[in-house]
Amino acid sequence: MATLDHVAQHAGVSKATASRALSRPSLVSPATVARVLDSARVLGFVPNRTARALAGGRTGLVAIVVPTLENSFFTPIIRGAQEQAAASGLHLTIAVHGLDSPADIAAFDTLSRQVDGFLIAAPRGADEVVYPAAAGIPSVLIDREIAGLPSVSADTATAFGELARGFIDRGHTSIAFVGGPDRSWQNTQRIAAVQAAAAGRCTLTVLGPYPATVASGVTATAAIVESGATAVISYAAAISLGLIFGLNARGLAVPGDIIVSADDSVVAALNLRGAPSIEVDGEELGRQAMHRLIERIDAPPHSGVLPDAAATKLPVPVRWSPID
Amino acid sequence: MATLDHVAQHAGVSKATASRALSRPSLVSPATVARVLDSARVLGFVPNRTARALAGGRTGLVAIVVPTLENSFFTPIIRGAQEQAAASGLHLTIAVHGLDSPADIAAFDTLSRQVDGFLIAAPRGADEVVYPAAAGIPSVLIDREIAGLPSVSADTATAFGELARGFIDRGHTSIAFVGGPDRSWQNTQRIAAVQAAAAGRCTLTVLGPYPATVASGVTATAAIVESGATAVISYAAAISLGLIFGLNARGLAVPGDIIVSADDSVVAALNLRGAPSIEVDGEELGRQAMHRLIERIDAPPHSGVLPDAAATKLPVPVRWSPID
DNA sequence: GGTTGGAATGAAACCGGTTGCACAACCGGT
DNA sequence: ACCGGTTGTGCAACCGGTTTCATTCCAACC
Repeated sequence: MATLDHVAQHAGVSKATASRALSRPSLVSPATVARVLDSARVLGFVPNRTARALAGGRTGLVAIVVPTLENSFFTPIIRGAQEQAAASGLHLTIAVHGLDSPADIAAFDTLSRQVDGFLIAAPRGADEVVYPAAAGIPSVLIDREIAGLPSVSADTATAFGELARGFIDRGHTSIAFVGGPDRSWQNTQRIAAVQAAAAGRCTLTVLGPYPATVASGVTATAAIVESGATAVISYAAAISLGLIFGLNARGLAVPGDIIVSADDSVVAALNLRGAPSIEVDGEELGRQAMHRLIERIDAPPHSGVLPDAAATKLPVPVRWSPID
Repeated sequence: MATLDHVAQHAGVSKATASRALSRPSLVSPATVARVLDSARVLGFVPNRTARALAGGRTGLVAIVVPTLENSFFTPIIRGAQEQAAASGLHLTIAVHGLDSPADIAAFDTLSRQVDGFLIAAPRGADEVVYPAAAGIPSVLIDREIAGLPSVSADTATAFGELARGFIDRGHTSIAFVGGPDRSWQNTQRIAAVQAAAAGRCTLTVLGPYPATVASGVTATAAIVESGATAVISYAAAISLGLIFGLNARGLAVPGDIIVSADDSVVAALNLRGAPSIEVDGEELGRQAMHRLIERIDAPPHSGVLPDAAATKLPVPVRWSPID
């Protein structure tokens, strides 16, 4: 296995020069750079990341914390983040936990010694827990906002408000909202948005909390029917799926007898003409978050540039016309 | 940040002794070990993994290659593998690709310099591609067998054969199999098993290939109905979901008018009494595979112990009675 | 009582890069 | 011809551990 020493020797320069030629070519004369690069190629040199990490203080590893892999909401985010990380030569490792228990925090702390930064999708962790964790190492929050920390979120709340208003405008007088985990930040935002839209104009039944599974959608069906709602807003793709199945099983046509909003993917998959859909671009979320994280990591410490605790919001389009 | 030097100084021993006390206590007197451990605790010492990796030749990182995160088949596997890796103090990174294109192989090779081993779930890659890759670094195949390489697979083929026989025994004379990706190893096995069970006893319609999505289940519905099959075997949970929805949409009750086999999770979620289900324990798959991998990694090189290219098969139970 | 062998420990090399500092060569300006 | 200032390069220290080898000490053995 070729090392930097071999390359340097082959190129007839010192190890230091070889190193610079490879990692900061501007410091070395063009001719020398060419020679070193050539030797590296000939010898099949691949820099040892571990050594580089030890010397350079960077591990080349970033982590993303997600509460679960089972929820299809997170997988595109991971894909986008990984793609963006790879573009910068970084590896992405995935830690699966909610950052909301002492054990989770311990895992986070341990991992934080071994990565350059974190992407944190922790909808359930309390602010007081997430903040200190994220503040101690370059981090970007995903789909969650905490004052003083950078974040990238999908503006689902606005989309949900729009859905509610749309339903009302179309004559519905009783709508139901199937809510997610109790302490989820996004869930709180969404409920607020839907409530604001409904206030004084229509009956709103808020159901939940339900985990984001097909099974809970099926379970929720009973409560929906009982509520008398004619339009349903659900917070997760899997739940919509379960709802639709459950309603069908009771002989109710969707969206004929009762309208269920769903993710774009579900509407497209089931070919649900007439159901409104929302579309969260998870990949873009992941990419942008990773981009922000890399900026933070690369920023010289105390550079006094921008603290960049901005909360980016990605628009979430709502589609009312059927998909063709 | 406390380093080994600090600990050694605090404990009044040399760095070498401190290192040994922490990583191989049997080489040091019990009294000294206690003193070092105490100092480490007092100083809040956390060993630097990077340095340890550089000196020890191990990165403490293992990777799992999966073709996609969207298919719910892989997520429990990842969870199990990660759990098992964590138990050995290893980190798991996830590489998402099929190991079936030049770019994928390049990614694999690059990553292989930075991890201690691979878990490979590459159903589609050709033997001639996967073999050399896996042979060059400690690896364990998941849900795929190649002669000469260790593997852990779910014995889905047997379960599928059993399903086919069960349907036939129950009087079905025309069954359909909804197949997965064309070149998938498991798919080939499953088709063979189903065909063997059906041979001469019943009409078998093999459909596909279909990607493992709800949408393709819906799409497949037309072909199912056309085939006249009264029982359907589908290879993925998402497809079953789509099938059931699609059949319902056409006014066919499941499992009343037509029986669809599905994963345990789907049957449970939709409360499908009377439909047979199979249950793949993905977590166990991941755990066992990781266990095997760690054994390989820890085995001294050329130890001449067991080459251990065994192909482990995990049983996949088939359930015919409804779930209560 | 002198020799032998094992246990406990320390000094220093080593893993493979990065980087601060010193130095030489070369630049245009006066 | 002399000088301050780049530019290009090499030496050696350094990152934080692990491991080889030598050394010391002491109990056991002939």
